[in-house]
Amino acid sequence: MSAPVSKSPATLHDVAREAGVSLATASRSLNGSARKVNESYRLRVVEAAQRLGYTTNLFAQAVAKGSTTTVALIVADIADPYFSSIAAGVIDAAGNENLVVTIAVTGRSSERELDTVRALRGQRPKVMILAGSRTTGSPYEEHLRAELSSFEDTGGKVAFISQDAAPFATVLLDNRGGARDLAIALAGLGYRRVAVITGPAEIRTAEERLDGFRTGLAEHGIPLLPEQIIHADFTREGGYRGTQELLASGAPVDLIFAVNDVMAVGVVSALRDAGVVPGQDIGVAGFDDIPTVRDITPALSTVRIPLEDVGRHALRLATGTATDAAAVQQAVSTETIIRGSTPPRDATAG
Amino acid sequence: MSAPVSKSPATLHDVAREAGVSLATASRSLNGSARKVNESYRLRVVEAAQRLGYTTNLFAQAVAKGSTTTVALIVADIADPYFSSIAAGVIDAAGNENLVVTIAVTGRSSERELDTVRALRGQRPKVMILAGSRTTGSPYEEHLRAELSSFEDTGGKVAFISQDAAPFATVLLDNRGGARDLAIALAGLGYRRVAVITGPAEIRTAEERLDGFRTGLAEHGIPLLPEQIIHADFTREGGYRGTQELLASGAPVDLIFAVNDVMAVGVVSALRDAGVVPGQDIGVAGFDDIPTVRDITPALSTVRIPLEDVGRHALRLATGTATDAAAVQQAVSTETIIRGSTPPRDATAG
DNA sequence: GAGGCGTCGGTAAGCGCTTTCTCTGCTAGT
DNA sequence: ACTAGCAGAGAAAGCGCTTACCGACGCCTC
Repeated sequence: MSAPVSKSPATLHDVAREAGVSLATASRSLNGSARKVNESYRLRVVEAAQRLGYTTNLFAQAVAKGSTTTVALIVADIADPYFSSIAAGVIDAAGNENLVVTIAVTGRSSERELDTVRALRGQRPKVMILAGSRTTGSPYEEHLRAELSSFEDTGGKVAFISQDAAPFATVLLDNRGGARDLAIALAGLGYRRVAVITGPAEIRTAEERLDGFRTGLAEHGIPLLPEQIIHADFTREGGYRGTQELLASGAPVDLIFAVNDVMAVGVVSALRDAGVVPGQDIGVAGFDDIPTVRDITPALSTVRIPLEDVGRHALRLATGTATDAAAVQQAVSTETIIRGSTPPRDATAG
Repeated sequence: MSAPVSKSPATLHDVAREAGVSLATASRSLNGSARKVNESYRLRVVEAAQRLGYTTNLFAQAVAKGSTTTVALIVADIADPYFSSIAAGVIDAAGNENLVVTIAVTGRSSERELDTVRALRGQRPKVMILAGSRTTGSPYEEHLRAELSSFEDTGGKVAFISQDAAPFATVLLDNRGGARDLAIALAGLGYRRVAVITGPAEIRTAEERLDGFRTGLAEHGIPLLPEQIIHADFTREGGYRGTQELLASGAPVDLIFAVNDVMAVGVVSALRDAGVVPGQDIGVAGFDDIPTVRDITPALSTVRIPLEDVGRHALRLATGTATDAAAVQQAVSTETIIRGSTPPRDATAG
């Protein structure tokens, strides 16, 4: 109860002195060790620690042990529900293994991603989890891999989320398959004149989803022409503006697929602002199943990714606590969710 | 370019040897120091470091310096947009000061909050930011304060977000004033039969908002009777169930105020599921202005809190980089936002 | 009953850094 | 020309912790 009003935290040394034992004994009693300590000693130490309000200095411990309990998570934008859900999963799983999670944000810039990785290496984390989509053709991508390889060479573990990033462990999202299934389901509902609002061409997640969607449509003989594809930012604003662009083009459309939910939310908003009733006039579908989309009107059809699980998987994969310990990849399956934004369409349309 | 394939990261020692200088010189050249180093030496060191892929071991540095560059942020649920927006602000501001943010989650349990604080002390963070609402009457609250006081006694800084938590620095949210203004605005729109769905009674944020709302109504002579107040979880589900309960009671209502947006989203959903048209039949308002609420239908009236700014303020307050350096409190102002969920009501109602 | 062995405290040598202090080699002042 | 003074490199003592290693002690075995 009495606050020890020293000017710096109690050290193990203080505890040892207070308990009248050696430093080694104190260390062994407080911070798990293979060696046994006489119960009466242990008790004395624990009580002394209690009394002094001692908490192990994790940094010093890390230095001495040469290994840390830190997990570094790198996301594009923590306020984006996609990433915050993943983060929740990572943090949850980390808690189970007594790991501390530090989060860094890249703002979707490959350059900052690289800088971030470099900076985070200074923390000597046990694991680094990269949650953002991979990009193609970025000059930084190669440096990033080099940096990460060197990180693994020096004892770290890396896990990616989304695209296969061999030789690194990856939680694979079935972007292609999910989008394909969605396309098939939507075609089955009668949609024929389809437009896609996708992200920047170098974002692989966007490309894969677009590609899968195209494949699914093709199975129903529905073409997807270049002019029906609009590239925009991977954000709500991107979806909004892409939709404006689409509407302005005057192309006849009965369905807009946005490659992620955040964009789809922008689509719905843009449609409504343009006096088009989403769902009724034009169907809208997204991808990810972020929590928001069941609450907007109409509720969005989408492809469900169990985001929190993805985060958990990523951590387990990296720490080797995955069910299949040797696995270096783990695919999570997706599920098509049809909601009000894509009601059945009269098949005679188009 | 050539990856150093040692089994553990290069140390400063390695760099010094490679550059042919002493450890001290290497340290001084790489990690800022008051002392000057001959430019030619500095260059040699920097190049050697480059060649070896050296990055400072931040932990070791922290141990040696006796101070860290870590900020610990404690939130109830990182997947909740309220907290993830705040987190984004904290991370942003931290980046500017070269601080690393680690995030821990309490799941709204006071007990876990206390445990978390204890555990995080092991990281000897420079700053701890507690973002969750304070509670009243929790036996843990007192222990928490003791723990935090002792943390400050040993050189740490603490910042709270929401309620005044003297003697700790606090970013004050004007819950009462914001709710009052909202009530006045809504009364002005003609709402008269009001129900409130609030959180558990011990959550101070919920109580303050309820109280402020009541005050605002009173100014228009509108009463708020106990049976018009429903307590529920501070989550979307809580809002949903609270609304069901309200509807089941058969009380005549033209407006539901949920004390936060997440709950309000649940309210809207519950209304719709019950065949009531939100906005048209019953107005709905929330509090926080999380990004989601402008995208749901109808867009929610709410009280805007600049959440990212709140995060930034909290960090600056704690690090002493706030505009007013000596400040220990910073109030952020709120703004009433009226959207489609509360259209003007015929004043003859009720 | 002596040697072997297993326990378990304590001593001290690190871990990778920073920082004080020492010491050398200058420049500059008289 | 000689010393005071200063700059700046390097040696070494930490920071708070872990963990070989050492040695005292008690127990078992033959």
